[in-house]
Amino acid sequence: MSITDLKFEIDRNSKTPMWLQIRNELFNCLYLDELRPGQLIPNEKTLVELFNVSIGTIRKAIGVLEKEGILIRKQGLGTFVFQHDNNSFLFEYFHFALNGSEEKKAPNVELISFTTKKANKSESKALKIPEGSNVYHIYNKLGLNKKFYIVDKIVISHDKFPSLTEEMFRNRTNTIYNLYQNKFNIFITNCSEKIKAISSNERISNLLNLELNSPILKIDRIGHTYHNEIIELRTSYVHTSDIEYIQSQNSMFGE
Amino acid sequence: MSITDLKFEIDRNSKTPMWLQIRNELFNCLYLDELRPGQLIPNEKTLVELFNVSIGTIRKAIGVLEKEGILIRKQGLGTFVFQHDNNSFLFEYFHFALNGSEEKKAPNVELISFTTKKANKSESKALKIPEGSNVYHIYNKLGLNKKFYIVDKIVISHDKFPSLTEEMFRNRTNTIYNLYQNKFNIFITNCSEKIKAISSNERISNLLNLELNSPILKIDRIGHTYHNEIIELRTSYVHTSDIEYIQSQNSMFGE
DNA sequence: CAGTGGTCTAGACCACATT
DNA sequence: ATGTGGTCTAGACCACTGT
Repeated sequence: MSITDLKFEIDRNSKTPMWLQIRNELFNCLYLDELRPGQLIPNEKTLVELFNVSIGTIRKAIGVLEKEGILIRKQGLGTFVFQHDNNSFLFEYFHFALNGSEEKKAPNVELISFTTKKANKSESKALKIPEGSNVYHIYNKLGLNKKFYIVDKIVISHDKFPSLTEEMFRNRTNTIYNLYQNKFNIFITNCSEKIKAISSNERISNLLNLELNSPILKIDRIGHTYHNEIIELRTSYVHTSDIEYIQSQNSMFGE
Repeated sequence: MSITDLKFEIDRNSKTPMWLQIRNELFNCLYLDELRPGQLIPNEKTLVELFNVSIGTIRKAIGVLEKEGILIRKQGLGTFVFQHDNNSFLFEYFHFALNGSEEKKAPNVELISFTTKKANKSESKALKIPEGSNVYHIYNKLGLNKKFYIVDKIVISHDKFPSLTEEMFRNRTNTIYNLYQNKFNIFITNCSEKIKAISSNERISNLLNLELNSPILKIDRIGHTYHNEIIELRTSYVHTSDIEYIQSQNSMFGE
Protein backbone atom coordinates (compact mmCIF):
# COMPACT_ATOMS: atom_id res chain seq x y z
CA MET A 1 0.00 0.00 0.00
CA SER A 2 1.57 3.19 -1.16
CA ILE A 3 0.62 6.76 -0.45
CA THR A 4 -0.27 7.41 -4.06
CA ASP A 5 -2.95 4.70 -3.98
CA LEU A 6 -4.85 6.49 -1.25
CA LYS A 7 -7.66 8.95 -1.66
CA PHE A 8 -7.58 11.97 0.55
CA GLU A 9 -10.43 14.11 1.71
CA ILE A 10 -9.41 17.57 2.78
CA ASP A 11 -12.11 19.65 4.40
CA ARG A 12 -11.80 23.07 2.81
CA ASN A 13 -14.12 24.62 5.32
CA SER A 14 -12.60 23.11 8.41
CA LYS A 15 -11.30 25.35 11.11
CA THR A 16 -7.92 23.58 10.93
CA PRO A 17 -5.91 24.87 7.97
CA MET A 18 -5.55 22.66 4.94
CA TRP A 19 -1.77 22.54 5.28
CA LEU A 20 -2.18 21.11 8.76
CA GLN A 21 -4.70 18.51 7.60
CA ILE A 22 -2.30 17.52 4.86
CA ARG A 23 0.59 17.39 7.29
CA ASN A 24 -1.41 15.05 9.50
CA GLU A 25 -2.50 12.83 6.59
CA LEU A 26 1.09 12.54 5.40
CA PHE A 27 2.32 11.85 8.89
CA ASN A 28 -0.25 9.11 9.29
CA CYS A 29 0.73 7.49 6.01
CA LEU A 30 4.35 7.53 6.96
CA TYR A 31 3.52 6.09 10.32
CA LEU A 32 1.38 3.27 8.91
CA ASP A 33 4.09 2.63 6.37
CA GLU A 34 6.43 2.26 9.33
CA LEU A 35 8.37 5.41 8.53
CA ARG A 36 11.14 3.68 6.69
CA PRO A 37 14.11 5.99 7.02
CA GLY A 38 15.42 7.09 3.66
CA GLN A 39 12.13 6.36 1.92
CA LEU A 40 11.26 8.70 -0.95
CA ILE A 41 7.87 10.37 -0.78
CA PRO A 42 5.86 11.47 -3.83
CA ASN A 43 6.97 14.68 -5.44
CA GLU A 44 5.21 17.98 -4.91
CA LYS A 45 3.29 17.90 -8.18
CA THR A 46 1.89 14.46 -7.37
CA LEU A 47 0.85 15.62 -3.94
CA VAL A 48 -0.84 18.64 -5.50
CA GLU A 49 -3.00 16.26 -7.52
CA LEU A 50 -3.58 13.85 -4.64
CA PHE A 51 -4.79 16.54 -2.29
CA ASN A 52 -6.17 18.84 -4.97
CA VAL A 53 -4.63 21.96 -3.50
CA SER A 54 -2.12 24.47 -4.71
CA ILE A 55 1.59 23.75 -4.51
CA GLY A 56 2.19 26.41 -1.87
CA THR A 57 -0.09 24.57 0.51
CA ILE A 58 1.74 21.31 -0.06
CA ARG A 59 5.04 23.04 0.52
CA LYS A 60 3.83 24.47 3.80
CA ALA A 61 2.76 21.01 5.00
CA ILE A 62 6.05 19.44 4.00
CA GLY A 63 7.92 22.36 5.51
CA VAL A 64 6.38 21.66 8.88
CA LEU A 65 7.23 17.97 8.68
CA GLU A 66 10.76 18.96 7.81
CA LYS A 67 10.99 21.29 10.80
CA GLU A 68 9.76 18.41 12.95
CA GLY A 69 12.65 16.33 11.71
CA ILE A 70 10.45 13.79 9.98
CA LEU A 71 11.11 14.64 6.36
CA ILE A 72 14.11 16.08 4.61
CA ARG A 73 13.99 17.85 1.26
CA LYS A 74 16.84 17.48 -1.15
CA GLN A 75 16.83 19.82 -4.09
CA GLY A 76 17.07 17.99 -7.36
CA LEU A 77 16.36 14.64 -5.72
CA GLY A 78 13.11 14.65 -3.84
CA THR A 79 11.74 14.54 -0.32
CA PHE A 80 12.70 11.68 1.96
CA VAL A 81 11.86 10.30 5.35
CA PHE A 82 14.68 11.57 7.50
CA GLN A 83 17.41 9.24 8.58
CA HIS A 84 20.46 9.92 10.63
CA ASP A 85 23.43 9.40 8.45
CA ASN A 86 26.36 7.57 9.80
CA ASN A 87 28.20 10.65 10.86
CA SER A 88 25.50 12.88 12.29
CA PHE A 89 23.97 10.17 14.40
CA LEU A 90 27.20 9.69 16.28
CA PHE A 91 26.97 12.96 18.08
CA GLU A 92 23.28 13.60 18.26
CA TYR A 93 22.95 12.25 21.76
CA PHE A 94 26.52 11.96 22.87
CA HIS A 95 27.11 14.91 25.13
CA PHE A 96 30.72 14.53 26.23
CA ALA A 97 33.98 16.11 25.27
CA LEU A 98 37.43 16.36 26.77
CA ASN A 99 37.87 19.22 29.23
CA GLY A 100 37.79 22.59 27.53
CA SER A 101 37.25 21.08 24.10
CA GLU A 102 34.26 22.38 22.19
CA GLU A 103 34.13 19.59 19.67
CA LYS A 104 32.88 16.13 20.40
CA LYS A 105 34.86 13.15 19.26
CA ALA A 106 33.50 9.68 18.62
CA PRO A 107 33.86 7.55 21.74
CA ASN A 108 35.31 4.08 21.77
CA VAL A 109 32.80 1.56 23.04
CA GLU A 110 33.24 -1.83 24.65
CA LEU A 111 30.43 -4.24 25.45
CA ILE A 112 30.58 -5.45 29.03
CA SER A 113 27.55 -7.70 29.23
CA PHE A 114 24.39 -8.60 27.37
CA THR A 115 21.68 -10.44 29.27
CA THR A 116 17.94 -11.05 29.25
CA LYS A 117 15.97 -10.50 32.44
CA LYS A 118 12.46 -10.17 33.73
CA ALA A 119 11.44 -6.53 33.98
CA ASN A 120 11.26 -5.32 37.55
CA LYS A 121 8.62 -2.93 38.79
CA SER A 122 10.32 0.33 37.87
CA GLU A 123 11.45 -0.93 34.47
CA SER A 124 8.02 -2.20 33.54
CA LYS A 125 6.47 1.05 34.64
CA ALA A 126 8.95 3.20 32.76
CA LEU A 127 8.79 1.13 29.57
CA LYS A 128 5.03 0.65 29.90
CA ILE A 129 5.25 -3.12 29.59
CA PRO A 130 3.89 -5.82 31.92
CA GLU A 131 5.91 -6.60 35.01
CA GLY A 132 7.92 -9.77 34.48
CA SER A 133 8.08 -9.52 30.69
CA ASN A 134 11.51 -9.89 29.14
CA VAL A 135 13.96 -7.05 28.83
CA TYR A 136 17.53 -6.87 27.66
CA HIS A 137 20.13 -5.49 30.02
CA ILE A 138 23.15 -4.24 28.16
CA TYR A 139 26.23 -2.72 29.76
CA ASN A 140 28.82 -0.77 27.82
CA LYS A 141 32.00 1.05 28.66
CA LEU A 142 32.70 4.23 26.73
CA GLY A 143 35.90 6.15 26.50
CA LEU A 144 37.85 8.86 24.80
CA ASN A 145 41.52 8.71 23.98
CA LYS A 146 41.78 5.06 25.03
CA LYS A 147 40.69 5.73 28.60
CA PHE A 148 37.22 4.75 29.84
CA TYR A 149 35.06 7.33 31.55
CA ILE A 150 31.48 6.15 31.11
CA VAL A 151 29.48 3.06 31.99
CA ASP A 152 26.13 2.78 30.22
CA LYS A 153 23.32 0.50 31.26
CA ILE A 154 20.67 0.05 28.58
CA VAL A 155 17.26 -1.50 29.21
CA ILE A 156 14.98 -2.25 26.26
CA SER A 157 11.92 -4.42 25.84
CA HIS A 158 12.42 -7.86 24.31
CA ASP A 159 9.10 -7.53 22.49
CA LYS A 160 10.27 -4.47 20.58
CA PHE A 161 13.58 -6.12 19.62
CA PRO A 162 12.62 -9.81 19.40
CA SER A 163 15.53 -11.01 17.29
CA LEU A 164 18.25 -8.95 18.91
CA THR A 165 21.35 -10.96 19.81
CA GLU A 166 24.60 -10.19 21.49
CA GLU A 167 26.36 -10.76 18.19
CA MET A 168 24.23 -8.23 16.37
CA PHE A 169 24.95 -5.80 19.11
CA ARG A 170 28.65 -6.47 19.22
CA ASN A 171 29.10 -6.51 15.46
CA ARG A 172 27.10 -3.41 14.66
CA THR A 173 28.99 -1.05 12.38
CA ASN A 174 27.43 2.06 13.75
CA THR A 175 25.70 3.59 16.75
CA ILE A 176 23.14 1.79 18.83
CA TYR A 177 20.32 4.07 17.71
CA ASN A 178 21.35 3.35 14.15
CA LEU A 179 20.99 -0.36 14.87
CA TYR A 180 17.50 0.21 16.25
CA GLN A 181 16.66 2.16 13.13
CA ASN A 182 18.09 -0.09 10.47
CA LYS A 183 17.34 -3.52 11.88
CA PHE A 184 14.14 -2.90 13.81
CA ASN A 185 12.62 0.15 12.16
CA ILE A 186 12.54 1.82 15.54
CA PHE A 187 13.46 5.44 15.40
CA ILE A 188 14.43 7.32 18.51
CA THR A 189 13.85 10.99 17.88
CA ASN A 190 13.85 12.61 21.25
CA CYS A 191 15.35 11.96 24.61
CA SER A 192 14.83 13.37 28.06
CA GLU A 193 17.61 13.27 30.59
CA LYS A 194 17.86 13.69 34.34
CA ILE A 195 21.24 14.29 35.89
CA LYS A 196 22.45 13.83 39.43
CA ALA A 197 25.80 13.78 41.17
CA ILE A 198 26.43 10.61 43.18
CA SER A 199 29.32 8.70 44.71
CA SER A 200 30.69 5.81 42.71
CA ASN A 201 29.97 2.37 44.11
CA GLU A 202 32.35 -0.55 43.99
CA ARG A 203 31.25 -1.86 40.61
CA ILE A 204 31.52 1.45 38.79
CA SER A 205 34.77 2.28 40.55
CA ASN A 206 36.27 -0.98 39.34
CA LEU A 207 35.04 -0.58 35.79
CA LEU A 208 36.33 2.95 35.49
CA ASN A 209 39.43 2.47 37.57
CA LEU A 210 38.32 4.99 40.17
CA GLU A 211 38.59 5.37 43.88
CA LEU A 212 35.51 4.23 45.72
CA ASN A 213 33.05 7.09 46.39
CA SER A 214 34.41 9.37 43.73
CA PRO A 215 31.89 11.99 42.60
CA ILE A 216 30.34 10.92 39.29
CA LEU A 217 27.40 11.91 37.15
CA LYS A 218 24.39 9.64 36.98
CA ILE A 219 22.32 10.39 33.91
CA ASP A 220 18.95 8.76 33.36
CA ARG A 221 17.86 9.01 29.78
CA ILE A 222 14.54 8.01 28.30
CA GLY A 223 14.47 7.58 24.53
CA HIS A 224 11.19 8.10 22.65
CA THR A 225 9.89 7.72 19.12
CA TYR A 226 7.92 10.32 17.14
CA HIS A 227 4.80 9.27 18.94
CA ASN A 228 6.43 9.48 22.34
CA GLU A 229 6.46 5.76 22.67
CA ILE A 230 9.14 4.94 25.20
CA ILE A 231 11.79 2.66 23.73
CA GLU A 232 14.92 2.73 25.80
CA LEU A 233 16.03 3.42 29.34
CA ARG A 234 19.68 4.29 29.61
CA THR A 235 21.62 5.11 32.71
CA SER A 236 25.09 6.56 32.34
CA TYR A 237 27.67 6.74 35.10
CA VAL A 238 30.31 9.26 34.18
CA HIS A 239 33.68 10.06 35.64
CA THR A 240 34.19 13.74 34.87
CA SER A 241 37.72 14.58 35.86
CA ASP A 242 38.95 14.56 32.25
CA ILE A 243 35.69 14.98 30.35
CA GLU A 244 32.56 17.07 30.78
CA TYR A 245 28.93 16.99 29.78
CA ILE A 246 28.32 19.73 27.23
CA GLN A 247 25.08 21.19 26.06
CA SER A 248 23.86 24.26 24.24
CA GLN A 249 20.46 25.81 24.27
CA ASN A 250 18.57 28.47 22.40
CA SER A 251 15.89 30.47 24.11
CA MET A 252 13.29 29.77 21.53
CA PHE A 253 11.70 26.97 19.58
CA GLY A 254 9.55 27.12 16.46
CA GLU A 255 5.83 27.72 16.71
CA MET B 1 16.24 56.53 13.23
CA SER B 2 13.46 54.14 12.40
CA ILE B 3 13.44 51.24 9.98
CA THR B 4 10.94 52.95 7.73
CA ASP B 5 13.30 55.84 7.13
CA LEU B 6 15.91 53.59 5.59
CA LYS B 7 16.37 52.73 1.98
CA PHE B 8 17.13 49.14 1.15
CA GLU B 9 18.94 47.74 -1.80
CA ILE B 10 18.13 44.14 -2.50
CA ASP B 11 20.24 42.45 -5.16
CA ARG B 12 17.76 40.55 -7.29
CA ASN B 13 20.52 38.70 -9.09
CA SER B 14 22.53 37.75 -6.05
CA LYS B 15 23.18 34.12 -5.34
CA THR B 16 21.75 34.58 -1.85
CA PRO B 17 17.96 34.53 -1.96
CA MET B 18 16.10 37.77 -1.52
CA TRP B 19 14.33 36.52 1.57
CA LEU B 20 17.70 35.92 3.21
CA GLN B 21 18.99 39.35 2.24
CA ILE B 22 15.84 40.85 3.72
CA ARG B 23 16.19 38.76 6.85
CA ASN B 24 19.73 40.03 7.28
CA GLU B 25 18.75 43.64 6.65
CA LEU B 26 15.95 43.41 9.17
CA PHE B 27 18.21 41.71 11.66
CA ASN B 28 20.76 44.46 11.28
CA CYS B 29 18.18 47.19 11.78
CA LEU B 30 16.91 45.51 14.90
CA TYR B 31 20.44 45.15 16.15
CA LEU B 32 21.36 48.78 15.51
CA ASP B 33 18.10 49.80 17.09
CA GLU B 34 19.24 47.80 20.10
CA LEU B 35 16.59 45.15 19.65
CA ARG B 36 14.18 46.64 22.12
CA PRO B 37 12.13 43.69 23.31
CA GLY B 38 8.45 44.20 22.65
CA GLN B 39 9.10 46.73 19.91
CA LEU B 40 6.61 46.67 17.02
CA ILE B 41 8.11 46.32 13.56
CA PRO B 42 6.51 47.71 10.39
CA ASN B 43 3.63 45.69 8.99
CA GLU B 44 3.98 43.39 6.04
CA LYS B 45 2.52 45.79 3.51
CA THR B 46 4.98 48.51 4.53
CA LEU B 47 7.87 46.08 4.24
CA VAL B 48 6.66 45.07 0.79
CA GLU B 49 7.02 48.71 -0.28
CA LEU B 50 10.33 49.23 1.52
CA PHE B 51 11.98 46.23 -0.09
CA ASN B 52 9.96 46.29 -3.28
CA VAL B 53 9.28 42.57 -3.26
CA SER B 54 6.17 40.46 -3.06
CA ILE B 55 4.52 39.76 0.26
CA GLY B 56 5.40 36.07 0.19
CA THR B 57 9.08 36.96 0.20
CA ILE B 58 8.63 39.26 3.19
CA ARG B 59 6.72 36.56 5.01
CA LYS B 60 9.51 34.06 4.41
CA ALA B 61 12.09 36.47 5.83
CA ILE B 62 9.98 37.22 8.89
CA GLY B 63 9.22 33.52 9.29
CA VAL B 64 12.91 32.74 9.60
CA LEU B 65 13.44 35.49 12.15
CA GLU B 66 10.50 34.10 14.07
CA LYS B 67 11.98 30.60 14.00
CA GLU B 68 15.22 32.08 15.31
CA GLY B 69 13.32 33.47 18.25
CA ILE B 70 13.99 37.09 17.30
CA LEU B 71 10.54 38.14 16.16
CA ILE B 72 7.09 37.01 17.13
CA ARG B 73 4.01 37.46 14.98
CA LYS B 74 0.69 38.15 16.59
CA GLN B 75 -2.29 37.89 14.33
CA GLY B 76 -4.40 40.99 14.44
CA LEU B 77 -1.72 42.96 16.22
CA GLY B 78 1.52 42.97 14.32
CA THR B 79 5.03 41.58 14.47
CA PHE B 80 7.17 42.31 17.51
CA VAL B 81 10.71 41.85 18.73
CA PHE B 82 10.44 38.85 20.97
CA GLN B 83 10.55 39.30 24.69
CA HIS B 84 10.35 36.75 27.40
CA ASP B 85 7.22 37.42 29.31
CA ASN B 86 7.37 37.28 33.03
CA ASN B 87 6.26 33.69 33.22
CA SER B 88 8.11 32.02 30.37
CA PHE B 89 11.44 33.53 31.29
CA LEU B 90 11.38 31.91 34.67
CA PHE B 91 11.89 28.43 33.34
CA GLU B 92 13.80 29.01 30.16
CA TYR B 93 17.16 28.36 31.70
CA PHE B 94 16.25 26.87 35.03
CA HIS B 95 16.78 23.16 34.63
CA PHE B 96 15.89 21.73 38.02
CA ALA B 97 12.90 19.95 39.46
CA LEU B 98 12.19 17.87 42.53
CA ASN B 99 12.98 14.20 42.13
CA GLY B 100 10.63 12.45 39.75
CA SER B 101 8.68 15.63 39.05
CA GLU B 102 8.33 16.57 35.41
CA GLU B 103 7.31 20.15 36.00
CA LYS B 104 9.63 22.86 37.08
CA LYS B 105 8.63 25.21 39.85
CA ALA B 106 9.97 28.69 40.41
CA PRO B 107 12.91 28.59 42.79
CA ASN B 108 13.26 30.87 45.77
CA VAL B 109 16.41 32.97 45.52
CA GLU B 110 18.51 34.65 48.16
CA LEU B 111 21.38 37.01 47.49
CA ILE B 112 24.52 36.02 49.36
CA SER B 113 26.96 38.65 48.22
CA PHE B 114 27.45 41.34 45.61
CA THR B 115 30.96 42.66 45.02
CA THR B 116 33.11 44.32 42.40
CA LYS B 117 36.50 42.83 41.57
CA LYS B 118 39.25 42.98 39.02
CA ALA B 119 38.85 40.32 36.38
CA ASN B 120 41.38 37.54 36.72
CA LYS B 121 42.96 35.82 33.76
CA SER B 122 40.32 33.22 33.09
CA GLU B 123 37.45 35.64 33.59
CA SER B 124 38.92 38.20 31.25
CA LYS B 125 39.57 35.55 28.66
CA ALA B 126 36.10 34.08 28.90
CA LEU B 127 34.32 37.44 28.86
CA LYS B 128 36.72 38.82 26.27
CA ILE B 129 37.56 41.89 28.32
CA PRO B 130 40.98 43.22 29.40
CA GLU B 131 42.58 41.58 32.37
CA GLY B 132 42.11 43.71 35.46
CA SER B 133 38.95 45.47 34.26
CA ASN B 134 36.05 45.51 36.67
CA VAL B 135 33.60 42.66 37.00
CA TYR B 136 30.74 42.00 39.36
CA HIS B 137 30.81 38.84 41.44
CA ILE B 138 27.35 37.89 42.59
CA TYR B 139 26.52 34.88 44.71
CA ASN B 140 23.00 33.53 45.11
CA LYS B 141 21.41 30.64 46.92
CA LEU B 142 18.50 28.95 45.18
CA GLY B 143 16.04 26.52 46.64
CA LEU B 144 12.80 24.68 46.20
CA ASN B 145 10.26 24.08 48.92
CA LYS B 146 12.12 26.33 51.36
CA LYS B 147 15.28 24.25 51.28
CA PHE B 148 18.40 25.45 49.45
CA TYR B 149 20.08 23.21 46.93
CA ILE B 150 21.98 25.50 44.60
CA VAL B 151 24.72 28.11 44.92
CA ASP B 152 25.18 30.32 41.88
CA LYS B 153 28.22 32.45 41.18
CA ILE B 154 27.63 35.07 38.52
CA VAL B 155 30.40 37.03 36.81
CA ILE B 156 29.52 39.91 34.49
CA SER B 157 31.48 42.79 33.08
CA HIS B 158 31.11 46.15 34.79
CA ASP B 159 31.31 47.90 31.43
CA LYS B 160 28.21 46.14 30.15
CA PHE B 161 26.23 46.88 33.31
CA PRO B 162 27.74 50.20 34.42
CA SER B 163 24.92 51.36 36.69
CA LEU B 164 24.13 48.01 38.29
CA THR B 165 23.85 48.16 42.07
CA GLU B 166 23.23 45.63 44.76
CA GLU B 167 19.86 47.29 45.42
CA MET B 168 18.74 46.91 41.81
CA PHE B 169 19.75 43.32 41.96
CA ARG B 170 18.10 42.63 45.27
CA ASN B 171 14.92 44.52 44.47
CA ARG B 172 14.34 43.11 41.02
CA THR B 173 10.82 41.85 40.55
CA ASN B 174 11.74 39.16 38.09
CA THR B 175 14.53 36.92 36.89
CA ILE B 176 18.08 38.05 36.47
CA TYR B 177 17.96 37.74 32.69
CA ASN B 178 14.85 39.85 32.75
CA LEU B 179 16.77 42.50 34.65
CA TYR B 180 19.51 42.43 32.04
CA GLN B 181 16.87 42.79 29.36
CA ASN B 182 14.74 45.53 30.84
CA LYS B 183 17.34 47.74 32.51
CA PHE B 184 20.33 47.23 30.22
CA ASN B 185 18.87 46.18 26.90
CA ILE B 186 21.03 43.10 27.03
CA PHE B 187 19.26 40.04 25.83
CA ILE B 188 20.64 36.61 26.58
CA THR B 189 19.29 34.23 24.00
CA ASN B 190 21.45 31.18 24.19
CA CYS B 191 23.52 29.45 26.77
CA SER B 192 26.06 26.69 26.70
CA GLU B 193 26.62 24.56 29.74
CA LYS B 194 29.32 22.19 30.89
CA ILE B 195 28.57 19.82 33.72
CA LYS B 196 30.87 17.91 36.03
CA ALA B 197 30.49 15.99 39.24
CA ILE B 198 32.74 17.21 42.04
CA SER B 199 33.03 16.99 45.81
CA SER B 200 31.66 19.89 47.79
CA ASN B 201 34.22 22.09 49.47
CA GLU B 202 33.80 23.71 52.85
CA ARG B 203 32.15 26.87 51.63
CA ILE B 204 29.52 25.14 49.52
CA SER B 205 28.93 22.54 52.20
CA ASN B 206 28.20 25.26 54.73
CA LEU B 207 25.95 27.21 52.42
CA LEU B 208 23.91 24.17 51.49
CA ASN B 209 24.05 22.48 54.84
CA LEU B 210 25.90 19.48 53.45
CA GLU B 211 28.56 17.11 54.64
CA LEU B 212 32.01 18.02 53.37
CA ASN B 213 32.93 16.19 50.15
CA SER B 214 29.37 15.37 49.17
CA PRO B 215 28.99 14.70 45.43
CA ILE B 216 27.52 17.78 43.75
CA LEU B 217 27.08 19.08 40.23
CA LYS B 218 29.26 21.89 39.01
CA ILE B 219 27.68 23.59 36.02
CA ASP B 220 29.54 26.23 34.05
CA ARG B 221 27.20 28.27 31.94
CA ILE B 222 28.11 30.89 29.38
CA GLY B 223 25.30 33.24 28.38
CA HIS B 224 25.37 34.85 24.91
CA THR B 225 23.38 37.42 22.98
CA TYR B 226 22.06 37.00 19.44
CA HIS B 227 25.45 37.88 18.10
CA ASN B 228 27.19 35.41 20.35
CA GLU B 229 28.63 38.17 22.43
CA ILE B 230 29.47 36.64 25.77
CA ILE B 231 27.64 38.40 28.59
CA GLU B 232 27.60 36.25 31.68
CA LEU B 233 29.61 33.49 33.30
CA ARG B 234 27.62 31.50 35.80
CA THR B 235 28.80 28.59 37.87
CA SER B 236 26.20 26.56 39.74
CA TYR B 237 26.96 24.14 42.54
CA VAL B 238 24.04 21.80 43.00
CA HIS B 239 23.17 19.32 45.68
CA THR B 240 21.11 16.69 43.89
CA SER B 241 19.76 14.37 46.52
CA ASP B 242 16.28 15.91 46.37
CA ILE B 243 16.36 17.63 43.00
CA GLU B 244 17.70 16.75 39.55
CA TYR B 245 18.85 18.49 36.42
CA ILE B 246 16.28 17.87 33.68
CA GLN B 247 16.60 18.36 29.99
CA SER B 248 14.81 17.30 26.85
CA GLN B 249 16.14 17.13 23.33
CA ASN B 250 14.81 16.61 19.86
CA SER B 251 16.92 14.96 17.24
CA MET B 252 16.43 17.69 14.73
CA PHE B 253 16.56 21.40 14.34
CA GLY B 254 15.21 23.62 11.58
CA GLU B 255 17.12 24.11 8.37
C1' DC C 1 -14.97 49.25 12.18
C1' DA C 2 -10.05 49.26 10.31
C1' DG C 3 -5.80 47.02 10.49
C1' DT C 4 -3.06 43.09 11.32
C1' DG C 5 -1.13 38.58 10.22
C1' DG C 6 -2.76 33.66 8.32
C1' DT C 7 -4.15 30.93 4.47
C1' DC C 8 -4.37 29.86 -0.27
C1' DT C 9 -4.04 30.24 -5.32
C1' DA C 10 -1.94 29.33 -9.99
C1' DG C 11 1.29 29.95 -11.95
C1' DA C 12 6.72 31.42 -13.59
C1' DC C 13 11.45 30.77 -13.46
C1' DC C 14 15.85 29.12 -11.18
C1' DA C 15 19.30 25.77 -9.11
C1' DC C 16 20.52 21.30 -8.51
C1' DA C 17 21.14 16.18 -9.32
C1' DT C 18 20.74 12.19 -12.10
C1' DT C 19 20.67 9.78 -16.56
C1' DA D 1 17.33 16.35 -21.11
C1' DT D 2 14.41 15.47 -17.45
C1' DG D 3 12.72 15.85 -13.01
C1' DT D 4 13.28 17.56 -8.48
C1' DG D 5 12.79 21.06 -4.89
C1' DG D 6 13.76 26.48 -4.12
C1' DT D 7 12.40 31.11 -5.01
C1' DC D 8 9.17 34.55 -6.20
C1' DT D 9 4.98 36.87 -7.86
C1' DA D 10 0.51 39.45 -7.31
C1' DG D 11 -2.96 39.05 -5.79
C1' DA D 12 -7.70 37.07 -2.96
C1' DC D 13 -10.01 36.04 1.07
C1' DC D 14 -10.21 34.73 6.11
C1' DA D 15 -9.47 35.16 11.25
C1' DC D 16 -8.12 37.77 14.82
C1' DT D 17 -7.48 42.13 17.65
C1' DG D 18 -8.49 46.55 19.58
C1' DT D 19 -11.51 50.83 19.21
